Amino acid sequence: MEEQEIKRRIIEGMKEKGLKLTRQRLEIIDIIAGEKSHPSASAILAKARNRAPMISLSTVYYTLDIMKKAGLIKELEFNDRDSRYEGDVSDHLNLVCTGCGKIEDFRAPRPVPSEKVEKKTGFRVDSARFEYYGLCRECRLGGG
Amino acid sequence: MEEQEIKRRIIEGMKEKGLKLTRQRLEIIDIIAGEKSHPSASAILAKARNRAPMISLSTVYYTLDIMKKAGLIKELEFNDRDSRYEGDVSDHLNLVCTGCGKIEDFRAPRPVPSEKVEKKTGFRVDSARFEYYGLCRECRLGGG
DNA sequence: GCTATAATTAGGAATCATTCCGAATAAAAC
DNA sequence: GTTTTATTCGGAATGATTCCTAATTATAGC
Ligand SMILES: [Mn+2]
Ligand SMILES: [Mn+2]
Ligand SMILES: [Zn+2]
Ligand SMILES: [Zn+2]
Repeated sequence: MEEQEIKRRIIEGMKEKGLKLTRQRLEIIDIIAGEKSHPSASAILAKARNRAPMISLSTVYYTLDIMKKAGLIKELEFNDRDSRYEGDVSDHLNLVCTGCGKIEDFRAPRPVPSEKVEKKTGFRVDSARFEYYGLCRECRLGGG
Repeated sequence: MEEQEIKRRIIEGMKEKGLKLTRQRLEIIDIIAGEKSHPSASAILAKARNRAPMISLSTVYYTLDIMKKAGLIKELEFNDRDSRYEGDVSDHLNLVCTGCGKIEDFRAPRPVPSEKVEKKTGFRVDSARFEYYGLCRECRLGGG
């Protein structure tokens, strides 16, 4: 998924749900769509404050929350760090480096079709999360 | 993975790492191995207090932490609830019900072999997490 | 463009799972 | 049994996230 596509999709989704497109929200959408780094709420706040002079952490959290509930972005939570957010809601593998915290994307299909799961268990799938944990190239070579 | 096998594996692992097997730890291991519910720290505390009269939440967290670091159990974190723990460290899909919080297991392989990921990206995988979110049979029929 | 109104924002307080601390205890080795 | 050192406990501290309320502003309708 590419930057402009993500941005358009989120904005369209907001309009469809009747959510207002404020200065702050457009800023956040821009950052989420442009960043490949899977930024945290406070990273988004910091980036946003470089451009728009003022925006609060509450607003960042509130905005991420409604976008998440609308299915327009994904949140990834971790035990030892704060949550990270991404605009690519398609199924893919996130490679999470336990050394430096970097998150890379890796294209991959679901391990089992949702239909098969539902048929066997009655569980109806509506979203998925796939992660591999380990060390990225830099951390491995650098000596993390 | 079956209860007795999980229990033995954790106890052996503790011994190998030179970790003491205390009354409290054996209790926690018993609960983790016996429960299919993927219990939280406080659920484990509650269960443990039904049997051993005394054990503290600090101890439960401390014990879960060392077992996790030793690779003997897995922790699953969520945004809206506390972490859940499981003794089955083999790769499998966790079906997380967003209605009632129940977590079921579903046997499935990794979507991509670790070697392929490493070859393409330099990222060395050492553990994985796969989840499908949705509604379990009961929540779907009941009206969640 | 102007107005009305309901959603959004800011920022400070509150929450709550988890971690930290220091003294008391107990498992394991000898 | 004694010694050593990890473990336990309960309470305090932490910190990401949520909650609260008054002020602001995007949008719709005129
Ligand atoms: Mn990603
Ligand atoms: Mn499981
Ligand atoms: Zn790294
Ligand atoms: Zn359910």
